[in-house]
Amino acid sequence: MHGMLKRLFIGDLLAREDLVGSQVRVCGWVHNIRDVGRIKFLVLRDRTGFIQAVVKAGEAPEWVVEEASKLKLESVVCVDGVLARGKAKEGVEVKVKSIRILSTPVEPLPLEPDTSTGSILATRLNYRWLDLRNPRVTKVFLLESWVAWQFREYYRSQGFVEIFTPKIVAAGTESGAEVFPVIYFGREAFLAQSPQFYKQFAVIGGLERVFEVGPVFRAEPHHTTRHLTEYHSLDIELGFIEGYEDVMDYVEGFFKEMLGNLQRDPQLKPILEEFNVDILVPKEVPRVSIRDAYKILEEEYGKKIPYGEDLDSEAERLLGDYARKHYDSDLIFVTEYPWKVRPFYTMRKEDEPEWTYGFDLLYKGLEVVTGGQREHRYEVLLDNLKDKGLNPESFKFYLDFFKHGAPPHGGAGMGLERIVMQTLGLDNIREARLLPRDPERVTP
RNA sequence: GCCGCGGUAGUAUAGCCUGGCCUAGUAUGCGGGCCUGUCAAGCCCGUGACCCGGGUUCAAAUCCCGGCCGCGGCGCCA
Repeated sequence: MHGMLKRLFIGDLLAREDLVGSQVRVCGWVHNIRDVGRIKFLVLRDRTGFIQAVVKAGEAPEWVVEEASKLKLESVVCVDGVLARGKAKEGVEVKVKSIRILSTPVEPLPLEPDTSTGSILATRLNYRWLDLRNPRVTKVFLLESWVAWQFREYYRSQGFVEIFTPKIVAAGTESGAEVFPVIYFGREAFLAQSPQFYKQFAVIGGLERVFEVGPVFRAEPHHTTRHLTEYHSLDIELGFIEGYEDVMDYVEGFFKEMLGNLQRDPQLKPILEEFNVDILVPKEVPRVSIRDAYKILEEEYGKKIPYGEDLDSEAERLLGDYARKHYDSDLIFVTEYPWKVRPFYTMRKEDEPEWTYGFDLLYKGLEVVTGGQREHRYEVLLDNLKDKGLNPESFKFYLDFFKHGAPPHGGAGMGLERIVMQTLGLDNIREARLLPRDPERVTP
């Protein structure tokens, strides 16, 4: 091998007209082999694209021809050669002068990356390292990475500070969702079902505006296409708010920024094209109180939700449809959820204590964000706990945060995988997670 | 947690309802062969499967029961 040559991503190579005629090095997986006798066409693939490499008997060295004949699908190789214009799809191809096989499959492929998405999801997940090589699947995770990056960028630009809170916690916390117990040096502890208490802690502690990107764990045995037992939560919390509208403004700000960039950025175009989606950036995200939502559902769709009850998933889908029709928006806030369906730390409406300053954001009819203003007054918090039938003793560590000066604050939690799923129109959230965990699956 | 649907070569499927013609078909992969410009390469040969256990029957991939596994809906949630 020529030690001086530097490996370039295929995508970068294809963008470089000036490299035609010069020596290049391409490394990647053997995506396809078309052996036409004395010419072998190798389609090499890396994260960024495909390129055809040509091994022609008589032109390439004898040993290269021999090595090339040992290649299998998904062998890992580096080839050196001259980048030349050719009849290949990409317009250029590599005339191979030297080849190095770095790895060869030791058994037949259980899944071919090219066609993996035609297999059932369970099989794909069992062999996720092969499935992930399917460019369509790769694109899901390129987008997921990008969304998380956008989240960080946006909130940093708004004066938020990134925090890192414990995932091993003492109390089962907040909303009554089931938690996973862990044995912590002989004591019982739990995997965090949300960073809720600790992001409030950080605001009260004086960081004022914080965000976190981290895993959360739910021991709920859901069998649906939109639940995982482990997922990534994008959390924000901010102090000195006038009302929960401030929180919604920041959530709305992020979605508009993110969707706007997604629509504009030419680098992301291949992802949108692959999944055939158009991005709709709303001028304004509608905000309807849940009591108005009851009316809308009944009057426009004949769907009856008992007054004061939570929305079911059908209701959420219908509201998504409503937002699209009447507001030209894929997003819609539902506000003022009933106190009975919200966790104890939610602030109740001053004038109507059976309703709260809590909201959800629906994205294409699926709940992707939950947020609201939190109760920051110690005594009220105590009353609210009792009202929920909870024992203040078990929340002492949390209540103590509020004893020494806590500003009015609020925040929100967003499901990263759900955002990606809804953006690309995936039909199962497991597709939006590299290695999903559900009630039946803990491997690979 | 409750309720439905399903399990055939490595992968994806046909066959199952209406049991026998199934020595289980097809595509792709895999192994071998031919081919000097392929690009879903092509052609020839080969390889390989009825989830497990029990039952009904002259006869079970096919019907029945149990188990295991998978998928989905609901509740709930991000």
